[in-house]
Amino acid sequence: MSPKHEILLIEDERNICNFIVTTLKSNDYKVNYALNASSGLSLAAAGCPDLILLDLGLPDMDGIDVIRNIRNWSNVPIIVISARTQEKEKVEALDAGADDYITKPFGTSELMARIRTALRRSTINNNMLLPTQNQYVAKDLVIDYEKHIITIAGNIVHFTQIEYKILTYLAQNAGKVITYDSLISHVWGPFADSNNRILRVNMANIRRKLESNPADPQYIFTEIGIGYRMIDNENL
Amino acid sequence: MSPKHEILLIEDERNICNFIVTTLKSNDYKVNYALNASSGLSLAAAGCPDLILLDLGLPDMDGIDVIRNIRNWSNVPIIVISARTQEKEKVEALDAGADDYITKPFGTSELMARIRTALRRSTINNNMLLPTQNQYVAKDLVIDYEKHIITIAGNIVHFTQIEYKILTYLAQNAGKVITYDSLISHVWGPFADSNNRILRVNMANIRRKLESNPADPQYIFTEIGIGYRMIDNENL
DNA sequence: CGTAATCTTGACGTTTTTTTTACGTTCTCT
DNA sequence: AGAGAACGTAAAAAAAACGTCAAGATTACG
Repeated sequence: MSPKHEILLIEDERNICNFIVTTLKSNDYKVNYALNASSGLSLAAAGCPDLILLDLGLPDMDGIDVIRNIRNWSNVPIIVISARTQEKEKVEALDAGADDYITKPFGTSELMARIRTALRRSTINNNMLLPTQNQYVAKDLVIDYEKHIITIAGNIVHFTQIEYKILTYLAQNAGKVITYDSLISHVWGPFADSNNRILRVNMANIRRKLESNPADPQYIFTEIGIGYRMIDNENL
Repeated sequence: MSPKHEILLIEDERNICNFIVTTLKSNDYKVNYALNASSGLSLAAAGCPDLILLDLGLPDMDGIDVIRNIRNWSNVPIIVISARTQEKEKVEALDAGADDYITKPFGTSELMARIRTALRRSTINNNMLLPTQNQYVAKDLVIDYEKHIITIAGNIVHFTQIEYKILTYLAQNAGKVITYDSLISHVWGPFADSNNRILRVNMANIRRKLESNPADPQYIFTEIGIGYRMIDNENL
């Protein structure tokens, strides 16, 4: 179950470079490295790595420009390596599109943790963004976003406009608690009264159509004082 | 793979000072020391150490003021060294921004463990500020800050608003002692009654849901007279 | 123009949470 | 060992949050 992700390291200091390459290899990553920015960019374009570790203090090019260059054609996660004296550059790097940063000197465990996190985030995004989910399925409920149709156990059930908005917003964030406020501002706009009475009435109506026993919901759960949570989509 | 972190010790008793310096050096730390508060502050500013060990009973300045002074310009972890008779000062020190405390007399292994923990936390925090950690994981417990969901051994467990606030605050400061006062003012606001009766009731309820044996907690420990401490996040 | 559907508001009973109260247990220090 | 403080726990009281019903207001549409 080893990841075998491919990592590209762009680092000009020989010692640090060797250290990181060794660490990564012993953690079962495939590693490539470049000792300056220009060859790093070539390798990035050629190899399509799963993650890039980039030192900001390269001799031949400004690190920020390297990030911008990469971001022109790829969303590969970039973790920036910076010295303690480069506080300002760190912020610029993140603004330019870096995903995370790590400050020299750093420990191996910290480095590995950051890499794991970045990779996890990116694989999730890759799988979520491209084949956009156009259906929500859970138990007897199917929401077809394209056709704008909701069926329960095969039967088409009609929901009003507002009910549909609430339902789809919860469905598209299935498994997540959605606060009353965010739900209200999503449905009624940002200037709506943040009192949730209307929401309560609508939720009662939704549940009357959706749940066989509204008092013991199977699809939408109340997190008292916070908001609502819909059960996870079974399609994922 | 030795860290080579730099530690500053501020301690007026010669014997203890020598003992600690020797211990730290033999554990591969770079050590600096001061025998009074004012020279300690100068060294702290000049040397930018990775961690400060501060005795509370200094002759020339109140230890609390030393902490406040440092916290004005640095987040360097501070571990306070206190005598058993300085219970009140310990709490004040933690509220003033100290990260942990150790009571004289102490053993080397205890000291080293606390230093390791504090250093690890600080390097992580330094780098994590922007891309915030979105999960806490320890043993069977997972707190998903984004989804606002807590699972124990895979099962979703419901916590009330207040319980959730307490739990997440402790989790986000995992490994660190959180005083009753700071916990209360974080949950109930700065003007809340600083009596911790309500906190005790809530903690009992949290533990009933969280711990298999609430009388022998695995996740949240009581530091009698001071506050609570949650076990370290395993994700970092 | 009128009817039906939808949306909003107010009222009220129920459930859940929060706080208070009370008391037993553990810990600390003399 | 024992007194006093700190802590944990249970149960009751108070407060808040939620779900539901019904009536009024608005909109959609024939």
